[in-house]
Amino acid sequence: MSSRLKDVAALAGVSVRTVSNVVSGSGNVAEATRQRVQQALDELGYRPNLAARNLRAGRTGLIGLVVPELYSPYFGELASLVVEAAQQRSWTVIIDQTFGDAEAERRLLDGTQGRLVDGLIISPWALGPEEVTTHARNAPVVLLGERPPRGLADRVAVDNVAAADEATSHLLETGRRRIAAIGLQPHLRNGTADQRLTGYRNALRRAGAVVDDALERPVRELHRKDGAQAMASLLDDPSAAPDAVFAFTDELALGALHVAHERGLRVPEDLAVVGFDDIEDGRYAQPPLTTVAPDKRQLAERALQCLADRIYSPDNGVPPLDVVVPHHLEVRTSSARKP
Amino acid sequence: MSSRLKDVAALAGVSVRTVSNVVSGSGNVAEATRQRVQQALDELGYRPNLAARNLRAGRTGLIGLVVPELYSPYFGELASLVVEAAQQRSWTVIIDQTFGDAEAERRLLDGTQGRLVDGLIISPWALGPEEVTTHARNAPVVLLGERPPRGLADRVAVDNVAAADEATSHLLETGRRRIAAIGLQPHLRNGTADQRLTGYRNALRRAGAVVDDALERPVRELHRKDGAQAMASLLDDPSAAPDAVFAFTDELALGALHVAHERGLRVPEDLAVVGFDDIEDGRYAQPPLTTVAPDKRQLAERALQCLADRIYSPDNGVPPLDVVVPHHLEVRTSSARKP
DNA sequence: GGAGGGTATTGCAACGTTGCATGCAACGTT
DNA sequence: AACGTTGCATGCAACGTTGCAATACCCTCC
Repeated sequence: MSSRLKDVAALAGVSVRTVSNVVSGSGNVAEATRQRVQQALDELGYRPNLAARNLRAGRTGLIGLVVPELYSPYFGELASLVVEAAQQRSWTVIIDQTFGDAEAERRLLDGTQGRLVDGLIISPWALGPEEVTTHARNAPVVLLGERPPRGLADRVAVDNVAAADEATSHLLETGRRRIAAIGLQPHLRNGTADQRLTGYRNALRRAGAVVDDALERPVRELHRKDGAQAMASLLDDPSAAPDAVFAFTDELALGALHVAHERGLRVPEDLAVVGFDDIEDGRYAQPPLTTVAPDKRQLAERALQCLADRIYSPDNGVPPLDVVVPHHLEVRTSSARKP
Repeated sequence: MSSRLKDVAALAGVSVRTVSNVVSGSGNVAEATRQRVQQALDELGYRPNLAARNLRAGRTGLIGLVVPELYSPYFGELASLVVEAAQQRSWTVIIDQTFGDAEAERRLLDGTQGRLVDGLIISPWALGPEEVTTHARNAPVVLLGERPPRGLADRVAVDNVAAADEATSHLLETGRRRIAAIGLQPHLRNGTADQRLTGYRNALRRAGAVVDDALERPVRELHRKDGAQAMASLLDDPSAAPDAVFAFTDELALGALHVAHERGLRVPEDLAVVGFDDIEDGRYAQPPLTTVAPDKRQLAERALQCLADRIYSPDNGVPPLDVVVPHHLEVRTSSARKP
């Protein structure tokens, strides 16, 4: 069924080595020979066996991308960009989903299943960064969107504190004072929510606005349903009475938007909403959603850059990098100035 | 840096073969030896080299999933399910994006880059099914959502004609007569849009309703922006004047919904909208979107089942299967009965 | 006590590829 | 004419793993 270098060599009447040279384009091969071999290659439909090549080379050309879930728009978009950027480096991406399960994250980092990938990009949820770096045994690891204790692993992310601060400040500037935060995740070791909460509080304090426990709402996951639940609980709580919501992800924001509509609240007149991630749905929401837009393309690109550096010069002693990727506030109708 | 069986064997004072037996759990190993070897394995943090294992076995345990794009919600959800189902079969998934490029689809099917995967699940856009099956040289292929000429390759999909018929009939039942179709793709070889168009026309004809060229709108791609454009052109065309829209994907429907809102049309009062795919966003749209819901989990599961059969019994002469996966119409507010 | 059967362990070879060293022939230079 | 150089082609070995077959050993049974 499948032909080896050996078969091609036999057909072309040359040695295996020569065929290999033709395939790889390396070494010296006479034009006449090259053509003869090429013809044999075409005739047999030769395709290199990558397992063999990888074994020989000690590299697989595969990198792993570990995300909590692929079906959510943010990670879908991100994965798409990583795959695209990896292609340009002739890498192939293996995508794993952990569904936020600590054991799954540990297993993938451990490489318990075996050494298959040359490097790993992971967006951890359940594991704290210390644990992530302890478990990364086999291959270089880049953390995506997580802040590890300095000096443990490369990391690529936006400045969550600053971004959350901007989003909240923007709401303050539009005249809102009781700004709720949706998206706290006290049960996760992942620190992203904490950072966004910090930025949110910073902005409120600086402006002398209300910092109120009743306005800060936890969620289990980051989907629309969680945002919807949080929004409902917020509206049901008389002590909350928000005039704006900063949701820590766009999906949460869209869930919140949904409930606001259901309850007959007008957005942005009665309630302003800002999200985070700039997923495509937000652009087409009713009304279009204001959001913090990380430069996702750069996020993917820089993560791969870090990985490439570690893979191609493993022991050059460069200390772990902390790459901050730019973001901007994408202002749309959902946070229009109060009339 | 990384330890081989050889290293473990040396440390434990046994042969390489015995270590291999311990790792794989096969063969006879005395309990005492097993423990000694296990200790050495742990101490050295042994991880099997999968390239070597794959070379030996002639299989890689990898399957390819080829989709046009990963960032669109439908394919994101689908990819998520495929990855999940593959894990249960101890397969790892490699995801490739073609962005609808014929050359990219051809290259991946050809395996020009080398034989890496044991099988391929492809959702073709640019290539017609004949070409798909001609180019599948290396590994078994399953077509996802495409109808190949009978007898060329396994295929897993919903019954697009029947589903489109149901969606259209539903709109007719709610009292609409001028039902537009958004999503024709005359420039693609992929036949999905054609099938949905057929179902749409069938339903109209059977009900004696209007079949009008002006109501059938092509799109370039299947994103919100394309749906928005098509909707705008529909509303700008006085000869169209639709009272309902059947969009061939939910994303198109969401784009159309967006434009309807912009133009001050009330949905569902002035215009009913039905989509196709049942992506999560549709559930949270304003108003929630009626849609044809394919059983995506089964789509993924059955595709893997086909692949498994071909991989594990390659030459058993079973003719290509045509697996039809169930769907249902998920009725939500966007197509509520006309008041 | 020797034959027979089972258990535990091992060595050899091969999967398909490429790095390295080497061989051979033809060429140009002194 | 002898020499070094270059271009082309080849053979050997190794990457780390596992299938197969062989070996060594111990125990049991007649």
